[in-house]
Amino acid sequence: MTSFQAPRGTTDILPDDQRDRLAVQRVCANLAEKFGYAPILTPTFEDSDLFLRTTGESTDIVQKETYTFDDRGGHSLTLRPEGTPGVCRAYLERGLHNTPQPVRLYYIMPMYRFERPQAGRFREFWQFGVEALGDSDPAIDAEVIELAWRVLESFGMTDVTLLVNSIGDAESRPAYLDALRDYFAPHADSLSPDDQRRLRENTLRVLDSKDEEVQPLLPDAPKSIDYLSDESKEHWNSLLQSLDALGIRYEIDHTLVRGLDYYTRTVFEFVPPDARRQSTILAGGRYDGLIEELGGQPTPGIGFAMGIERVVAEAKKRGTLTSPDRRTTVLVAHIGDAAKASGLRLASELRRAGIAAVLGPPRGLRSQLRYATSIDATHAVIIGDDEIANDTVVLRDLSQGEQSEMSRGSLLELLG
RNA sequence: GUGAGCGUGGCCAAGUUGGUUAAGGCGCCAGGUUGUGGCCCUGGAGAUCGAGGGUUCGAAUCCCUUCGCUCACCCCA
Repeated sequence: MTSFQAPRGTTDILPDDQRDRLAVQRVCANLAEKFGYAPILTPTFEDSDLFLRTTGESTDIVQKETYTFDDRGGHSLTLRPEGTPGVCRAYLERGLHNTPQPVRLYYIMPMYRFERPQAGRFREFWQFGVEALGDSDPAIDAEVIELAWRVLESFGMTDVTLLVNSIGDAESRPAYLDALRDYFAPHADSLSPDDQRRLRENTLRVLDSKDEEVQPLLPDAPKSIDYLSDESKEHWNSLLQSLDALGIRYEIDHTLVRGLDYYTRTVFEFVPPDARRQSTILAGGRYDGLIEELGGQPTPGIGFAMGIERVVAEAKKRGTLTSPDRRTTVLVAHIGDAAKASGLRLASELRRAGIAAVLGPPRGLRSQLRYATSIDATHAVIIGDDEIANDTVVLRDLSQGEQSEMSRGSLLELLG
């Protein structure tokens, strides 16, 4: 056992796993591009205040899950626990708000949360996410949800459930929160300390509670959609119509509120059939006040984030990961010093001709060929004194088990 | 932050009423054709039993602490 281990909640992603992940990422990127989203990458850490102002001081994520530290200059920095704040900060800082609107962006980046590791939950994990900024039309809500759906669909996850809700806008929110507080007030004493705190500080979250004292109260609790402003109501109805038109099935969940402070109007979540609320694989919503909160002009936005690890696990379970066809790979085996030097040059030539080539390890021929098998090489080129003397090489097809001697020129021609 | 289970070579893993050199399999390296793979055969390297401390003549096997892993809660992607 070595004395160093990867930090808790982190892991090394070994080749087989990384190939699966890259396959998933490719699908995400391709679909995002197809929907007109452009790639963006933001810093791994940001000014700590960015997350306080956006994600929200009262959220669990900011309250107890951030990696926050002072750098050597005394500035408080935080490893991003989610992608949206950084993307919105970049949108403002880099002048994307002065480019044609809406701006459609997508990212694939690691996130950091100091949580107790568990199935599908890590301290460092990757998210694929999209943000559509500068458009409040419900059609773009539908577009974002459709993109999410297409991604999951392409991994065969058509049995996931889409939950949607509208939690209203800045105008309608206060009245709704009052209604919620009034509704729960008579029961406040019987609620858990956690829920009592939620009721005071983050009222919406009470709807999210799994506490058995709260559960029976939820069905009759005031519904946010009954308190929507006319504008938000119209937005909500229009979104549902669009989803219907796109043939995307959904369930309206009046208790869906999401864990981040910045959400307004549309919120949605995709959950697997078995675990339901337990293991969300993709979730998002609209955040029309976020850009303004960061000092920009009032700018609507909507997006989602998807857990790469969770999707990889699901896709693996279903066997829906597509592995690219195996490319021609050549192992250049050599016998003797002269042949080794010659092989070194040949491997280089092959690569420049676009063929993957690996020089055999400094061992006997038998061992080099065994190695060729172990790295899934499709061919072996064998060079020894005879070949050098004749200025030829032996090309062995490892799947057929046949080989023949030829000039280097015809080798390149044959493989290229 | 709470609860439960677990931690033996790279991987899987036997071994627990404490007692000589800690099984086996996979993988790895070598040899079996002084230049030939995938199967097979033979041999070899590799762990002091997560770490630290304690009990004991003696511990992988008992006790304490600690780190980590897994699962659940909380929360989230």
